[in-house]
Amino acid sequence: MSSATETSGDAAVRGRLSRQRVLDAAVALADREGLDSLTMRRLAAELGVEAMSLYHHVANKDAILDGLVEVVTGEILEAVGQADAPDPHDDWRTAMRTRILAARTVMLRHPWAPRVIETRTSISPALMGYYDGVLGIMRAGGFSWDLAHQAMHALGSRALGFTQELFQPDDAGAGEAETMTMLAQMAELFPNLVGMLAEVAHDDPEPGLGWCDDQREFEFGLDLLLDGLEHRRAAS
Amino acid sequence: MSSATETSGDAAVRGRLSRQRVLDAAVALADREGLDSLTMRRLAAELGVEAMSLYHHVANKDAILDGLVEVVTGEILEAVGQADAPDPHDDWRTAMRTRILAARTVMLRHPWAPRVIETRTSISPALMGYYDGVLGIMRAGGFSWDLAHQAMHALGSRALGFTQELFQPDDAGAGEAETMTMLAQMAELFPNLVGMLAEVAHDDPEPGLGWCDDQREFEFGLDLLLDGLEHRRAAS
DNA sequence: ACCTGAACACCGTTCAAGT
DNA sequence: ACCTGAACACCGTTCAAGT
Repeated sequence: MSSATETSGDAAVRGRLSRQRVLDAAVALADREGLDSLTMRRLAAELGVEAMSLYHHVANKDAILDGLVEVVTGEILEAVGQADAPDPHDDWRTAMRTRILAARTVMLRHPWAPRVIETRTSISPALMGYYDGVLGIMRAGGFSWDLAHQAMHALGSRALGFTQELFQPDDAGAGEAETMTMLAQMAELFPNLVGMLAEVAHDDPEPGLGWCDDQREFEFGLDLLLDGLEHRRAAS
Repeated sequence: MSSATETSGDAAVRGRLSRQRVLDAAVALADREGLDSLTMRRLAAELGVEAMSLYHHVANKDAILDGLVEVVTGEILEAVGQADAPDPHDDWRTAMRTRILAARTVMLRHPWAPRVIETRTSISPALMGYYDGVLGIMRAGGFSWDLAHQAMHALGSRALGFTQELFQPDDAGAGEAETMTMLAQMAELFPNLVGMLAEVAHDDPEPGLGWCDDQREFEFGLDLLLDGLEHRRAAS
């Protein structure tokens, strides 16, 4: 709805283009209008410039996506630094939990981040730094290299504070009554699903997080894994 | 490399188009040349037909992607049916493990499947059937609706037999010596990662599965979750 | 009814030209 | 050096026309 010329005015005043300005504008655009709106032409318009000008500061669109991950990782490292976690030598589990939930706050600010991260084929140095810290916590907690390695795989993207939910509710348009008759129709085909849905209704207090797991469910899965890892560590 | 006209010959002989033929060709094309090669024009050429002809049998490209999930889910249900699992009333954990590892064999045949599944916004009836079976196992095992619900979220895509690995090795081009000097350079920046990589070298016996977690790591994460769920079930 | 050719509105990107 | 306009090779999709 908002035309590109609205922002291009003051943006053009800010002077010459730079890689950083391109990336900042890309983050802002993705935050505001979603990842699909992030095209070279659209991003250029946002900066009050022609699409081809961008290529003087980034190699191509893929380099911009790499840059987005770089920005997000920077925010994660900052959030992790500010969170006060116990010394992992004393309590690796709480240290890890605190770190991951701090990273998650950044993910909630940038709903497009999981999708971008998952399409990257190589890991950025900044992200390597983050994962190095994750590993460091486990080592301080007494994990063998092998168990820590397995743990890294088991955590996967959860270590960054997100899990990609397979299917969002999608029933935003359906009314209460329609949902009920639909459930009745499905009851014989999918008795267990219908039974579960009837019992544990998703209240969805914050529809803005629809793409993402809810906090309670994220923490349940995280604690499940951390408990299991602590159990295996203690047994090793 | 292989031109479209190669296969269009015998394909055209097979007679009229149908939704099923379109989907079968789409699966074959994605298997053979990857998901990025699956375009309307390319798929049409594969069938010896013009791109616009496809629209008489499917609504649009999104409907084709929905159809791909449908085909894959059919194969999963077939694989699950053939696997001999114990009665979940006797041993829900083994029943679940058997089911999920059976689903995984289908995923390994169709490396593009995770990516397609994750981009779908609504769940297909066939997939609902699969997840209904997952829930059924937990109910038979004595799970409350709430715990089963949490377990579904915790398992996520792992219930379908895959976890999307964040970063594939990507060092296929680098030689042994180059890797070693690179590791030396990174050692002070990422001491833990380098330590781990030195200890647990990925042998990568089957590079074809590079996109995916290895079997050992998948099973480690799966067992971690199943153990944790059984623990919580017994405690509840 | 099914299939087609031309066209539209988008992409990312290259290239030669401007200052 | 930085930015631009035109163009290229792709997309998915619409539409009017063929049989």
